[in-house]
Amino acid sequence: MSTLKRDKWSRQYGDWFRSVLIDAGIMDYRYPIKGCGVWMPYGFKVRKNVFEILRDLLDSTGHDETLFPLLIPETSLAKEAAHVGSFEEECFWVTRGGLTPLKVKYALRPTSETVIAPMLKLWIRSHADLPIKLYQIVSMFRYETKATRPLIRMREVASFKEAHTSHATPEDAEAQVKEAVKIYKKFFNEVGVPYCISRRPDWDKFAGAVYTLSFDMICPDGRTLQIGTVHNLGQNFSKAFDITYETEKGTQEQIWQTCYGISGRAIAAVLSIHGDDHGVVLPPNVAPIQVVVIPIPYKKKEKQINKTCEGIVATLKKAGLRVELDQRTDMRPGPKFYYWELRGIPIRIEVGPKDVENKEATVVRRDTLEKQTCKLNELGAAVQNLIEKMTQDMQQKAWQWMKVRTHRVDSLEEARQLVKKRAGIVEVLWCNRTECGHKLEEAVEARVLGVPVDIEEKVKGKCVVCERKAEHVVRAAIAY
RNA sequence: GGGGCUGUCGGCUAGUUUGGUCUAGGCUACGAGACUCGGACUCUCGUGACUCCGGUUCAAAUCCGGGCAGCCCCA
Repeated sequence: MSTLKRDKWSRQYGDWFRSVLIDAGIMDYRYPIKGCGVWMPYGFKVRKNVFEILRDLLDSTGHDETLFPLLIPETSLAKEAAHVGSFEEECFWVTRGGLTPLKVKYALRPTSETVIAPMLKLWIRSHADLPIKLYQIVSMFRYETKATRPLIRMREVASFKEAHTSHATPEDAEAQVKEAVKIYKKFFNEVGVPYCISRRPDWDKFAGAVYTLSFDMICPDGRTLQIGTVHNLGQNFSKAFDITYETEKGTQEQIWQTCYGISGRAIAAVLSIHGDDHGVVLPPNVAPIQVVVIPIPYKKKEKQINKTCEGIVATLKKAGLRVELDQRTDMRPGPKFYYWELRGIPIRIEVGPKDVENKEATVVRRDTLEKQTCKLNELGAAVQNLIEKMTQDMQQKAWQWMKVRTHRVDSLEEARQLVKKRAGIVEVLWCNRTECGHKLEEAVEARVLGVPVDIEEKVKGKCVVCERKAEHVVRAAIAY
């Protein structure tokens, strides 16, 4: 039996990720423009399944899916000062129509607050129109100057789910932030991705937000990856765009807004966190194929073997599973095993002459590569059980991974050593002053992720930088 | 933002230092066939590449400049 190895996976994560993406047919990053990649058929199916989970969660919580334009006139983008300040340098600009220079140039959306705002101004009249909870799944564009990398830092972020909500009161907006966090937690739980949630420091919040909450996970190489963000926008955009509504008392007030987004990075997270040296391991709920049946042909017994395989496929399909029968004759069983393992198919069923004789099948789970035999008449139930067990085990294993790489320490030196070893996230006590935040980043040679919002604890002690009374725990790590 | 490295069949690479029998070799993949089939079988035949533009030279995969693309390190 093969042993489960995570050697390359952890030690050469970058190489592992790049090659797995293309070898497993997920994304081809060789498109001749920097930072652009192609979702290949198999990858697209994974993407579809992942986003379908998110879509269901949003649809069932009163969000409506929409589609807004890709182009933003510079005049819109420029309305919110902090926003334009942050984004104008990293926009792609459309400056010509044909050969005619445009009087007002257009940005390809780097995010859609300023696309949606002018429409909200038209749509919102009274308190009865609120709340409005919209979302869309689109591409967004950023002229990244740093090193781009597939799925993780793209110039065309070819999968971006962004939600935008409008509310009558700050309390409602605040409640919406909580709902968004709850939705995202559910989402990441469903795909087995562990996370921590932090309130980003002010110097690193979304341009135009009052504050930003962020989901981060730890990659196989110990760096963190931001996989989701939730922003409370307050009235920053409604003031800039003058989006008002009539209150019950008849006065005009500006609306309160939130926005929150999850991108293709979430898929990078799913692929990365469960993987091993054989390739990716997909949680059963997002796997395009959940069970692959592989006949082990043997001379003169092909007929029986194939018949058994077909029976198994029929049974499992009836049970609602996504099943594939791999009857290719130009490939031997061994290579087929590697082929499907690379692609992360959760369960493989082998049927050989011995199995047929014993009215059994050999069942192998992808996450541990453990083999077991199972009576044919019990196969349906066994596979269902195994899928449930795998889902749980994968989630648990991933969370365990995250947990042992989150370190609470008392000194800058310890933190620095851990970060240097790429040991994951460090947590230290902090006085909450920006000055100390920057000093922390410098001393530890890491980025401040922010203050935990997913754990409650009373902080007792001193800031690791200035030794004043600490107000918060703060997280830091090397981030992608 | 700064620095370094790299670009040869679909993938991995030999060849580049010292320009010339390179008509660019191998492995893998792919296509046709045979034989097999419980973890990458074996054999036969075939397809397939010097990143682009310019320069130096009798002669460029090889040297020089630039573009594009990729990777790594530092901020």
